[in-house]
Amino acid sequence: MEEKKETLNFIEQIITNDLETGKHKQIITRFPPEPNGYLHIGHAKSICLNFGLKETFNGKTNLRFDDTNPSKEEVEYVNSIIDDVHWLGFEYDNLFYASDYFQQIYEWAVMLIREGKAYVDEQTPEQISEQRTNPTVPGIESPFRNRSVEENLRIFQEMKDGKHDEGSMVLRAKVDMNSPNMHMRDPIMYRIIKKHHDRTGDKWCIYPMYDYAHGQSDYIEGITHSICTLEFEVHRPLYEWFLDQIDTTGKRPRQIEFARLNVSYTVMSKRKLLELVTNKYVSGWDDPRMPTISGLRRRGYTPESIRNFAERIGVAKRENMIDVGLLEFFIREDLNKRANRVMAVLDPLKVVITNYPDGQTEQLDSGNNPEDETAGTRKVNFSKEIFIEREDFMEDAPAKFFRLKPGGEVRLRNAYFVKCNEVIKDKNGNITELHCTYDPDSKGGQSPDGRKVKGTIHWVDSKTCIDAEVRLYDRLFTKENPDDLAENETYLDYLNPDSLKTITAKVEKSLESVNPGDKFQFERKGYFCVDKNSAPGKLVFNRTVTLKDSWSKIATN
RNA sequence: UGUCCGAUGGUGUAAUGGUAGCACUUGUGAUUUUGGUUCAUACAGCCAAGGUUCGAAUCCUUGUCGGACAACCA
Repeated sequence: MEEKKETLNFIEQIITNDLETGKHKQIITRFPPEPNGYLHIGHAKSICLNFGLKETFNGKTNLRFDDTNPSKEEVEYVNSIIDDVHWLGFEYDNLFYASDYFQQIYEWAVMLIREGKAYVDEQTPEQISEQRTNPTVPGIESPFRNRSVEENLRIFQEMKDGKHDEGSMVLRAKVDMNSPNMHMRDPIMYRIIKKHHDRTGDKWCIYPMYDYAHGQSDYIEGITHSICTLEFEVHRPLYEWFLDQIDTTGKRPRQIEFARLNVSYTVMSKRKLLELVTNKYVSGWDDPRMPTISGLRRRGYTPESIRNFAERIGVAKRENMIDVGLLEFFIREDLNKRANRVMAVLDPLKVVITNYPDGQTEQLDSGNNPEDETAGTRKVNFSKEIFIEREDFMEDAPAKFFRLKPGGEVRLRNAYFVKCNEVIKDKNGNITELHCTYDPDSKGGQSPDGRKVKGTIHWVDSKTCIDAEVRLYDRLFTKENPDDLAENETYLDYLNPDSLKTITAKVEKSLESVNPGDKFQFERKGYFCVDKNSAPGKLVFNRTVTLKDSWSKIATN
């Protein structure tokens, strides 16, 4: 099960060492989302890391919701997060909530008060902030810092009993107001929040802060390696300080930080993603343009492609910006192997095959996937009138244009050679249809006389094809890094107005009974996925990604 | 001008004192009933300066550049 990789990332090296020296017999990691939004591709990196460690080292991984702030968190998010983790293909060993530990965490807080290491501060947030000053000068001690243990105990009890208002007081740890690390300047441990909590109901009206609750939760669960992103690096001394207060076993978690994922042409902060959703810039958290896991899923991404992506980008401590093209590479790689090919014309141009018998329809054999023989074949209807892609015909074509042109011959995929004889236009000069002749001997796409035809184009039979709504997605932002802004700018200034184009395409009849989530390659156009709102008679396809297109490079030169 | 962290081709990521490799991207060519796939091939990198060493991407020093930190968010 343990596949040997040639190289280990720095976290794997730490773990390998911990196992070899006997510091740990088995590792336990955790993925600790706050249920205040949907998971995105950056979380997928973290999930793949934490659960990947479990698989590599035969350890365990808990899913733990960091539900310490009922004013921001919702059950909908809990459910979506569980779904996303499963969809990615991971199984957690335990499902926990930080709220499971509220009683224990509270008792430890009381213990700290008794030891003179915590106190109730009745100042305003502004006063507390001012006294912390800034990192270059020492802080100022709160006037409440040295009140008696008895008084602290009494008032903290009153806070717990709901006798004080939100914002009127907090419990602070007595650490070091002179520390150059701002997080050590008597951090807040508890604040009053009089909100219903989804799991503990109205039992509590004081809630622990992240810095206090997180490490203690890790400790309770026996987490060996607590992996988080770089911005928590400055918190580590405080994480250790809180652990110092309760650690009697000597076995404590070690916090390790890595660089979060950034992907070009998108944003990754939950705050911004929430804003996109609530202000309706997108249709929801699972809008296929969103970098959320549910958005990528609806877009047509597979769990394997995302896991391969996460594996390839690696884990390190330096800031990074991954080209969205790398993500696209992995979904193309995956879908190339598994998506069946079908024909769909996105921008139809009518073609009449003048020498084909009126009223005749024949069924031609078409391979489903040249990369996978077991995918088999299907029958595709062909008749006198078909549609081809408008861009596959050019009246004044350059020499390198291999597709259809006046007097030129082209192969219809899986069908016949056709030659264009006549271009029909309306009074405005727009091409409305083409008249072609076909070579009956070229059935299947090869001529017995051995003559070569360079171009092959896709088509659909006009009589039996069906209309389908097709949503062409593009990147959500026009700027590589929408967070890199000049003054007076907002990331919303760089929303791509063309990130979604909805068209009606003509698709082959075999697609009439597809199901949501089914994935296809529309030959020569890209990979498409059946949307969750698709229904028989009203098909909806989402474009996952285009095929690589070396012609467009030639054409634009 | 506080503390902490980081710096390897265009983008990511390896090397753990001993030949700077891999993937993506890009260029060229071959194959091809998808201008797809596949195959071959090429371009391109150690932030800078000192020091230690037979030997430095790696260790040390200094500098430069980038990032994080001053919510009763996580």
